[in-house]
Amino acid sequence: MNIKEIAYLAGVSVATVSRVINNSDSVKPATRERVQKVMQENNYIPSATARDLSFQRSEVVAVVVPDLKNPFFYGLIEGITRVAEKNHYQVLIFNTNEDADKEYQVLQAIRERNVAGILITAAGVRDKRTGALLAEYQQSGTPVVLVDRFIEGGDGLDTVMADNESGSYKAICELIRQGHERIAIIAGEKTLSPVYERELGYRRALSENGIKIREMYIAYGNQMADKSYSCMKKLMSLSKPPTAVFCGNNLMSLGALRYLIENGMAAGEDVAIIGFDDIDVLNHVGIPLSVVDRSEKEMGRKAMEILLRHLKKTDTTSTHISVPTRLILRGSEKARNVKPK
Amino acid sequence: MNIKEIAYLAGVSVATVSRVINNSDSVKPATRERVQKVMQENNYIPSATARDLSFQRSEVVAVVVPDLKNPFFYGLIEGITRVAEKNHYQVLIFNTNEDADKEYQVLQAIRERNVAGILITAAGVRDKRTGALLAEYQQSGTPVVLVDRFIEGGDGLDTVMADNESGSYKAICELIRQGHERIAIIAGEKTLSPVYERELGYRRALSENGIKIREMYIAYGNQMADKSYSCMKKLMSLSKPPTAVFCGNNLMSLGALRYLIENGMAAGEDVAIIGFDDIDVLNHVGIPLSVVDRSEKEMGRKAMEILLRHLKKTDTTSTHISVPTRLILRGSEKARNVKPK
DNA sequence: TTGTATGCGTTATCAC
DNA sequence: GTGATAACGCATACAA
Repeated sequence: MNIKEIAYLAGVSVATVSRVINNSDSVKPATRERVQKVMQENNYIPSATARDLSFQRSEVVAVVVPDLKNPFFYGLIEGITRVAEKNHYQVLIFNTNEDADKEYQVLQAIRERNVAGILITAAGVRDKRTGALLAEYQQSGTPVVLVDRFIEGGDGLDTVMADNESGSYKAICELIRQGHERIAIIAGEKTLSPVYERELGYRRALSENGIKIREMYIAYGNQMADKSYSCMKKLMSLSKPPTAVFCGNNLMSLGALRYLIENGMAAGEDVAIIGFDDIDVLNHVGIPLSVVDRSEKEMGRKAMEILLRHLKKTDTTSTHISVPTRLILRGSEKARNVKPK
Repeated sequence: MNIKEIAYLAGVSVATVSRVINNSDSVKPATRERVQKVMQENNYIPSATARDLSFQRSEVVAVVVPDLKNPFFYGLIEGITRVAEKNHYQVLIFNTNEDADKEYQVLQAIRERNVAGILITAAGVRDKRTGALLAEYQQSGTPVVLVDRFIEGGDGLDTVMADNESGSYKAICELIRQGHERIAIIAGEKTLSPVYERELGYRRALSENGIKIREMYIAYGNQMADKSYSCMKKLMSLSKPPTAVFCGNNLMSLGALRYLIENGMAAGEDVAIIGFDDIDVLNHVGIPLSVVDRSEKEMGRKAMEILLRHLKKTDTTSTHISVPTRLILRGSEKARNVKPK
């Protein structure tokens, strides 16, 4: 059942049917109703494929994330999806597993399909190809929004980021207030902007409070729990181990917690821990992890809204949104042997 | 840049270019290379939209799930995605939030786009419209695979389910072995097949072991943590509260655990708990929850594989796969005041 | 082995 | 207001 048959049955031309479908232009109410009735009766579904081909643009947005296992990205996707479906957009999801090569392939594959826009938390933040490709998309009229991570060569692109530096800063200041001086950070992959910014906040907080920054207290992992576990191990094996550890993201907090537990220690007792991004499950089971929280759903919503703004009117100005963070204290910022000032 | 321009530049016809793209038929190696070179040089990307329109089928599969927040479903999606991308399929994801109406709308919307197939964990398992629509898809050549849940009117459809009854049975038998007799179950929404099957396993285990089934020990929730929390509260407020509780899914386990913790009780100490579906986070933080585990990734992989089989050769026979479960004991199946037989 | 011509289901530009 | 008809970019039956 296609537009032609409907036209025939309704005794009008395809052009008129098309007008009815897109309730555009002026169609005499009588004919409009007649056409609609025929469409109803025949359970007619217009072909999005044909529409896309003719229109040269689809109502599908591509979402590219580096790690579907990380709940942060699920929250993000939920925010995106919520706004997308309200505006009749569908969401094509791609997982790159933090692999820049795979990401490049994905971005190539997306090209074939005529997506309306791209929302991406990039893996290959320093991959020239990725940056070039995204810029190309943007220039050819397919808007790109960078979410959570900046990318080299992505200067003209819109961004939705968290206020990482300040979030991290707040966390470290709290640790200092709790009396900690030997404060470590388990950061992630250095090249990622959130990682870098969180480290900046860490450094600023220490500096402003007159605490010497010791490089041995800065450990670099890779956004995953396992590597964070190793980092924690290394930190706690120092001759003067830290009394407080700030973890770069949710999964990394878990890795650190795991090390503590396996070694008979407790967060908030033996060592202070503050994480970045909340871990919902822990709240159900009474593990009081203090965290820097940000609203990933909000980030997703904002990102999709920016995209829509570009799609509706060709708004060429690029917008940069920073989503605030807030420190949630639940007790793990303390340690038994450290007294608040 | 389209196929026509490439044809012109390579000095051949569009048909030849098309043949090269789909490396089909016989094309003289020389011309093939020439065409490929031109495509390379011009950075040509074929239009999937046009291909889909001509071919009357796309390489996109729709995945419909009821709750993206539930880690089970993202495990499932990961399994699906993994197989999909290996076969050059892309994945369109829809979240229905357990809302049958929304699900129906989603399924309607999918119709417009020419998806190759549908993988669905249905929300409206008793909604005639849903069943009818899915059957219609199947008949019109768009294969449908039911994952995790049966659906009314979906008899001819392929299925990938877990062995719920047996998983549940094993869990309850273990509780009985641990000496429990007052064993409760927090089930979910009654109409869902996994819920029903898990209850069946529960009943069978009790019966076979000569333990009387008491309806007051059977609580019905709704797959979510909050409702499970209420169920737990009700159960523990009975004059003879259960000494062991079997929870219907991962989120429901969390709700139950939360009740215990808020009331100063511990799983495996004051009350025995066994959950259905593992909760990875708990393993990081040393909370030993015993669970019936199943591989959601495996379920996703199988589901996508079945779909592919249908797409490759029009294999009309419907297949039904049952993924095994296994009981993982970590200690929470015990209770201080209950001694193993 | 290669080319021509038609169809896929819409939208859009003209006319009328 | 409405109707032909040419795109849109590709696949393919049929010719050559």
